[in-house]
Amino acid sequence: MSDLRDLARNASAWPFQEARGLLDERLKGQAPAKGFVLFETGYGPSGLPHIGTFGEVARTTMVRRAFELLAPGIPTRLFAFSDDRDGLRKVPDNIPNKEMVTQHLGKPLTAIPDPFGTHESFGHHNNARLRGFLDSFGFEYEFQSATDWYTSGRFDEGCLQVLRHYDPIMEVMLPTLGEERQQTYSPFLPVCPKTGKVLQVPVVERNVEAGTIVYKDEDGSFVEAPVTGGRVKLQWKADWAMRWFVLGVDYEMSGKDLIPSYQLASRICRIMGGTPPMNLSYELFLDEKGQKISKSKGNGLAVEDWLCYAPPESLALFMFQKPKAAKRLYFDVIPRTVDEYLTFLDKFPAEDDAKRLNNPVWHIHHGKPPQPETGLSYNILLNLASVCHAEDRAVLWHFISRYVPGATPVSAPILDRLVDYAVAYYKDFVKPGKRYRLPTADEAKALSDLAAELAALPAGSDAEAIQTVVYEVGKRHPAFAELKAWFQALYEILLGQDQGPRMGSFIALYGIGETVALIRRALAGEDLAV
RNA sequence: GAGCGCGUAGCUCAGUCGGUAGAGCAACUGACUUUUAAUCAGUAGGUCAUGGGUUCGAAUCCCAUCGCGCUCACCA
Repeated sequence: MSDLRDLARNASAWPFQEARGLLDERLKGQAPAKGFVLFETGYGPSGLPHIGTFGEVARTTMVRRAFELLAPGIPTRLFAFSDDRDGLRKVPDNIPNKEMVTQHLGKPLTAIPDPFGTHESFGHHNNARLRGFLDSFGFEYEFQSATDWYTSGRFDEGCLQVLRHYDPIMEVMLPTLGEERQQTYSPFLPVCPKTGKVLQVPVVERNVEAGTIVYKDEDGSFVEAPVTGGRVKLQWKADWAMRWFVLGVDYEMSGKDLIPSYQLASRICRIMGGTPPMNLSYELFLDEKGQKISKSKGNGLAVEDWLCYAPPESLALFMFQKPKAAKRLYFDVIPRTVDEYLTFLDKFPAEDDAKRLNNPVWHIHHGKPPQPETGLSYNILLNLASVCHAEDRAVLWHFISRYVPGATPVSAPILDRLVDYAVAYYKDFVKPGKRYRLPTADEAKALSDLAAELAALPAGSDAEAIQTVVYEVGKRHPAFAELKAWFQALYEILLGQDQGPRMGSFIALYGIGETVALIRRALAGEDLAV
């Protein structure tokens, strides 16, 4: 086992590089005084969970697992921290009861009634969504609420520390702000006792002994408030720094848009006497055209889109690959990523331990990937679903068992799941593109002939025998100068596409009786698309 | 302006601590006395953006240049 640990010291996969940096540079090889290593991921207030949320937790977990292999004696924890004390700045478009929420603008999310009517507050609602999302992937984490930390007094010491170091913190912050904002900036945002809103107002006096500040209220009056007990929250960069200080966060990732914020928060954290966490800034995702993905634009892919057509492991692989390179995230990458996942899975058993630690599936499955199965790729499955009318998983399985003898849903559970994804893909992308046409008079004659011949075949005829029948029927109808036109007609009329599978194989698996029925429907002028 | 990333085959990209350039798709050739391709065999295509440096050896490490893109300068 210690061998594996040695290998982990040399593994080049990025989670190991990160974990080594954390252990050697930040921790100097020792468990921190608090007794465990703390990983953190943060969530903004507007935030319904999205694909970046998944990426951040998945990647942080990969570093955490790598760390655990490197330093098995040091416990680790992962906090998922929700900024639910933040004031709501604007009403999201995607919620009900917007008028009601509008009346509460500026209040902490946890002080706004839940527009969905299901939870104690809007903040609680979003928190529940976040947790449900993370739980659906089986992530191991501990949820934390900013409101909770502030109002319970657990942030008191942090807020007092900011008060004690007010001037140097202001010196760091002010040069980064525009002239106008400099006039009103303070790291403290009081929560107004009258309106309940989070105020961005100037602080005119500070009393370190008493632990209070005096601020100029929106109505012009001066109000003295303690910085403790949740009466103030901190402006976000100071908030971030204070949280690192109080919790002792050791590792936190963030998008590259937060690089300047991270640097600023780090300086504040040091002023307070803390050590900022080790940070990895990952690249943002781009859409097909290389534009930044944003929820408001609606470009790019949502997690739900991905998970409709591919398993979460493939999404985890996407997150594992090159976190520091801007990656295009659009539909076409899904099948490719699934197949890369399958390839890595296939290679894993034959690899030695050193190679295994660099294999993405080690990181996706925490060192214990499932057994590889049939070697059948997802792209093949998708093609198969497209050509064989696969609205039913059973139809697809018929084809698969011919292609991979012995494969069953029980012996190949991964493939079995992929079958469902392929069927979903077929229904959503292939089927709508199908254009069935009615047969011409000549084609109708030939089809009628074919139906009769097929019906006359002995039950259990094999694909070759059926193929011969199809071929001969086509040959004896002079309407088809080339046989190619006959097959083309079959595809267009029966399958609604200009290409298709070898008809003999298709009919054998789809069923002779079913095919005859399909032909009869076409002859009757029914719409096969229904 | 500051920061970050990218530049490898026609297209999309791999390339795991430096050791003779790879995959998928596309293209081309041939095979299966049956269209088709989830078939098989084979072919072609790259001065690894450019110029230097380190090295016995560089797509890989360092520096510079060019090109493309993103992020941040108000808020979180």
